[in-house]
Amino acid sequence: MPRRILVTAALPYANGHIHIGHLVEYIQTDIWVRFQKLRGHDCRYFCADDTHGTAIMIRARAEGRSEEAVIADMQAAHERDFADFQIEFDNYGSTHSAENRALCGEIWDKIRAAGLVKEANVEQLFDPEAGTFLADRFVRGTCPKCGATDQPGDNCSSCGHHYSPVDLVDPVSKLSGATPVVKSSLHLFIELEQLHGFLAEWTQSGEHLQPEIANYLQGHFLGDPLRDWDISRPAPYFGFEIPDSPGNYWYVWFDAPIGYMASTRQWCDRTGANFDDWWKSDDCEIHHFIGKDITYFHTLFWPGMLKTAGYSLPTKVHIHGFLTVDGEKMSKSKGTFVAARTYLNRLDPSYLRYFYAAKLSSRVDDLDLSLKEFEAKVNTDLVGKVVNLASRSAKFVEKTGLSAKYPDDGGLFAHAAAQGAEIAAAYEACDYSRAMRLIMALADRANPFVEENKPWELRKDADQTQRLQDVCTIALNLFRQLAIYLAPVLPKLAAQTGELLHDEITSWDQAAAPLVGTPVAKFKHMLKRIEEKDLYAMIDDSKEDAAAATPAPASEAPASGAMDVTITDAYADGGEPLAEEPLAEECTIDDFVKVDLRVARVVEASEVPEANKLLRLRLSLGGGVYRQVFAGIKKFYKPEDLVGRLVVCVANLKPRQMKFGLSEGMVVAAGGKDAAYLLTPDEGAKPGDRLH
RNA sequence: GGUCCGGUAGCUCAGUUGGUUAGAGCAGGGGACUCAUAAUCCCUUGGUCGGGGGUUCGAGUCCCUCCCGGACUACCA
Repeated sequence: MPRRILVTAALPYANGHIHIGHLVEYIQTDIWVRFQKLRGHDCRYFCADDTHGTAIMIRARAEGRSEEAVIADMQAAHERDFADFQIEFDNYGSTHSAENRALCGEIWDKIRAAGLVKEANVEQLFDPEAGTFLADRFVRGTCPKCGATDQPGDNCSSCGHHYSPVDLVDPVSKLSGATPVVKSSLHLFIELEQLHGFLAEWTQSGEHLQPEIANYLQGHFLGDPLRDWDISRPAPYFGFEIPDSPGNYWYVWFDAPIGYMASTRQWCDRTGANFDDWWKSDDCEIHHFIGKDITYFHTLFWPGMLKTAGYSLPTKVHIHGFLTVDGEKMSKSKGTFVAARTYLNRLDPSYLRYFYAAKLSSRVDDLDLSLKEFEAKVNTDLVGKVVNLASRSAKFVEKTGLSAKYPDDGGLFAHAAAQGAEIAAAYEACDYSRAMRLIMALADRANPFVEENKPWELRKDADQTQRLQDVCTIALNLFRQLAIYLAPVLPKLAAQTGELLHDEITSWDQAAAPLVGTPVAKFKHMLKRIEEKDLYAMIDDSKEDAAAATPAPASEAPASGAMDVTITDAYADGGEPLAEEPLAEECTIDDFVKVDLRVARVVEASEVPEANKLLRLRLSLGGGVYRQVFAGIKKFYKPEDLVGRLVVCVANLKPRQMKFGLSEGMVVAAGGKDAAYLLTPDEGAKPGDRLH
């Protein structure tokens, strides 16, 4: 009996292009949807652009056009990228739509009626020049605890202290460079704690979430009272104004998941389907695919909203990990931050679809795209094993077509048909890597068959024409089974196979019965091998993308010091670091000389075993003057590599008692959270030399 | 520090409720074939299953403990 299944992938934010990290999710979801459709279920895939929030507003201002124009362009780009990766939505909407506004209003009313909303004044930093409240990341200032300068609004990167942005000393707005003022405004909160019992039960039932996620929620949230959820933002804000609270807007995370429903509504209006059959029916399954970063929005707030508003709860929330490339986080400078479009300019989307399928399981683990493995796996599995079956046998039966009756193949076809159930179960469970293994095992049985039956010899013997046709009929049927099983992953290969054998692949069940008597088209290349040079070209392109994208509008993140946006030097270094961390406030030379920077030699270095980030260094300033310094560079440097080298240290920093001992200074390093580069003076500098 | 997930052949991983001499693919070595996108096929070298204890007639599989890697989260700076 066909199931009714509603599937969503997380809504991509309208502030950036799709990249290969996003694609893990959209491909994972697309495979699952295609699988369900192939199985004959009434499965629909809905998505939309997530368009609201401060970031879009700021971007629009910077570009001097309306938010609507910004999000329209980005949505068009997103849809092109998805289409070219063969990711097929039944509807692709936008959170900035009439349908979404209406649904938000309706759900909001229910939440109000349920008595979950409370109001409170919140003190927030306000940028008087830009005329807007500042989210944490748009403020910089001095840490109230340790005095580190140029720290973000929520916590100190130097001492890790958490604070409210209003506690920052000498705060500066990243938007205008102005000094923000503390301003109180009314905010609306949802008292999630009222739903505690329900959420505890729903998350811990074992049916809706992966076990590690259920544990995580239990451990981190459900053990304590749930905090009120601040779901409003005062004007100006790009979003929907809250009807019964003029001047206030729903926070983007309120209207974003409702976007799933709004996209469904659009599809219903277009096709005549009944919305309530999808969102208010026990006969409909609802599956959300998301990344682990947005777990709690989808496993606490969202079920809470649905429950309160009287809609169906998610059947399952499938959570996946992040993408790494060659074992590391994607990096713009290393060229591994690959935009979907950049990939498409060099490589076939089938490669990535297959590779992701081969690596994905139902777990939350991160997925590594090793470029070498990528090339090897695709070439060996898809080209060498699967496509090869067709390309080595099709041309022998171009003239005759397939045999009228399926010949004896020693049970090969029947075995592969019987495997269908297990492969299907693996797809159903999102255990694609298992499905791919099972399918490749079948391919490994099919090629030896061709080898043993030598069609290339049969063809030379006029008496063997029937045998030749039979052998190729078997080989092509075995190939077709693989194409059917792979169809959710490789829709294009399935289509090509349909054309080759004049029988379109539309159903999983086609793998159970051999195809006979059809004509065979002239064989056309189905899939090119990956060439190493294309991979490298893609990486190089990505480096160029990164370099080209950043310097352009400095207005996107205006630094307090004006930047010349025209690059006039030959090196054309990108502007990311500056954008990431804008220039600090002007200081005088008197301020500067207060900081006594000295060349120092690392004479001892050891790890602090109990600390994640710290190395203990003993620095020599020469002449028997030493400093013990704890440096947060454990992740980037090995102690033995540091001993003997010269570094720059802040020699007059007030010593600070740390858990592990007294820290008597700082070692100067460039870079941010994910990297650290120690500074080394040029040849000739001696320990103790002061930097002027 | 807490929670979770891993640690099985050079690499990527399978190993079902504990049951006979621990597997696959890739890579490596040898051979064959030539239909096929230097693809394919056959043979083959690799492992005290992270270490140590324990339960058991029997443990990669269960328990304890330690070590290592990763993710999340926190603390300290």
